[in-house]
Amino acid sequence: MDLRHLRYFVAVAEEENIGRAAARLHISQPPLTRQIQQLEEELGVTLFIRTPRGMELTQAGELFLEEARNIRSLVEQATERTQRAGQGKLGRLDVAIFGSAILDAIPKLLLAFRTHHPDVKVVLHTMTKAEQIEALRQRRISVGFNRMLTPLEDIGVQQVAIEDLLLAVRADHALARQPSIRFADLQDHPLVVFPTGARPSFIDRVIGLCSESGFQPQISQEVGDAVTGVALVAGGFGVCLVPESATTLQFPGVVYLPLTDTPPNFCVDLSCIYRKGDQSPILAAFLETVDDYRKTPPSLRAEA
Amino acid sequence: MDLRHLRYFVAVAEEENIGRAAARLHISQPPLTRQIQQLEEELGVTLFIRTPRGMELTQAGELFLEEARNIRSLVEQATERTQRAGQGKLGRLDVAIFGSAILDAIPKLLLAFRTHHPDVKVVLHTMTKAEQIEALRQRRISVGFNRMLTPLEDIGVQQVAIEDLLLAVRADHALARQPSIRFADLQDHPLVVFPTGARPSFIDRVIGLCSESGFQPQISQEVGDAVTGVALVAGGFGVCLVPESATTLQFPGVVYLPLTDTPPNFCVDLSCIYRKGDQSPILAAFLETVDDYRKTPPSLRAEA
DNA sequence: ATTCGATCATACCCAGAAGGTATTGGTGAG
DNA sequence: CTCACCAATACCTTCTGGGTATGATCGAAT
Repeated sequence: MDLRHLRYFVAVAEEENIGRAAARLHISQPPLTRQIQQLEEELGVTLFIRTPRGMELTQAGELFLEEARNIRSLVEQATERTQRAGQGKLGRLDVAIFGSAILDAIPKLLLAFRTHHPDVKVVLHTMTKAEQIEALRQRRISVGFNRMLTPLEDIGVQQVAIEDLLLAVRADHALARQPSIRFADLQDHPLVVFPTGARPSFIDRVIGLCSESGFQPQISQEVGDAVTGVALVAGGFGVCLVPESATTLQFPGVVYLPLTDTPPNFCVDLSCIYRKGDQSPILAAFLETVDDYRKTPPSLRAEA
Repeated sequence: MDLRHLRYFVAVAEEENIGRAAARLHISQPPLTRQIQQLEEELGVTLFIRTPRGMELTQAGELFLEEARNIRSLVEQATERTQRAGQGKLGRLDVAIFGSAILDAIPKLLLAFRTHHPDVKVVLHTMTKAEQIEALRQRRISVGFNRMLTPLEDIGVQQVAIEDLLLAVRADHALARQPSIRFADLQDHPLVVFPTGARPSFIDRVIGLCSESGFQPQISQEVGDAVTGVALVAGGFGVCLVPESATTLQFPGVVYLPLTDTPPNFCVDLSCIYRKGDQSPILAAFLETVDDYRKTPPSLRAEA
């Protein structure tokens, strides 16, 4: 048996007439007769009573008609769903994120992706950079977000955004009263730094820049992420360099100030990584969304 | 697309290797490759990632695998169910009965049929003889039970049973005290007769036999069916001729007595009618059950 | 009663597609 | 660097689905 047999059978059952059914199917009558005979023979069941006025379903035929319609609609559904899956519009995307990336870009990105791909289930996993690469290779995730990523043999990188570094200070702090803050001012005040793990990180590069400028920053505390860092700033532990996106953290008494004479590379990138050669259309669609996001001026980015 | 494509696809997906799948399908590898390519092309979706180690499902492929298995099992189910329907083991049988036939034969017959065809839903309709024939022609029923049926052009008859006529009398009635009852005794006692409608009926023949014997029975009351007739006997309205099967009606004070010298044809038949040329396997199975029943000695018939 | 029209079935032919054999191309392991 | 393995390609054969022409049967209308 064959889907063709079902199509033909349904047509004959509906028309109750082989000739009309054949016309509807755009074939001639004799082959249709033969196909119906074949179907009956294969099933070993008489599906139609032949009358001089046409074809009439037997009880078994009526049952089979229901089943055939059922099967045909299921086949149609299956092709549609599979095609949507093939276009990246249906399925699942496992995404790894790290602590502070969830502050700004990720929610907006996911929102943008969701609006165009509502039937893709996005599953978030919190992982460090090393864990992300491991998980990518094991296919547990399809894409990961992190900073300071370099392409590998099997891992591709796509930039999401570049953020300036701002200085989080208490509003009553000495630096907050200055008209402008210079890079060199960092050497005079205790610094809260993060992250502790997951080196190399942006903070290592900042410390390197300090060394090049001839001073060692005073590190008052090392913490795990931006949220904790800003919390310590609020508690008077000193000042803290944070990416722009951390400004969504509104701690009472904490303000975010730009530095006026920052050296080159005094900024952090946010990128995502994926398996090179991953053909998944969902990944492709996601990376396209990322690319659109990157090219959109921050002012136009949708609010999450 | 074709059920063959689904079968092949599932095999390749399960083996993750075209060669092994081809072996399992008893075809050679190249045609299988081509069929998979065709399927992918028709869907417009990449279902497999070709690796040097074999074939690996894409996400869309995994979805399609589920759907394909689903469809295949549905097809299998459909053929099985249709085949059972074609053997008269699944479906529906509309049966017409009349008042007193339900007393004995019908329940036993239906029980016997049910045990061999548990998935055939039997629907009972109460109809007169004329209504049954009408309903048969309109295909609202497939079989009808009645008495004194004669074959018609388009209606076949199958005998179910022949029953003797007994005389229902009160135990304190004069006739009940006689050692034996003769046919001629009927002329001396008021008779309750049934049915009123649906002539010709067995009672007309009985009255005819009386005439031939040279007397007119005294009809005290005409009622619709045997149940009412026996009830009136219990109420002292006279005696009533009933088919054997009415003895299942145990009215207080009523006994059923045989007549010792009944003329030929002093009995009633129970038959069923059906459309000549009805090919329904369910009907065929039912008529076979009826035939078995007819050939079974009454003592061996299952109790309903 | 007979003819005509409609319907399904049969006979026969052709083309296209499914399957087979032989071979190539590419990749990873020894 | 070679071999083993896998999928893909090329080409041929066979089978079957579809087309045309025709037959068989039944009902309706003349």
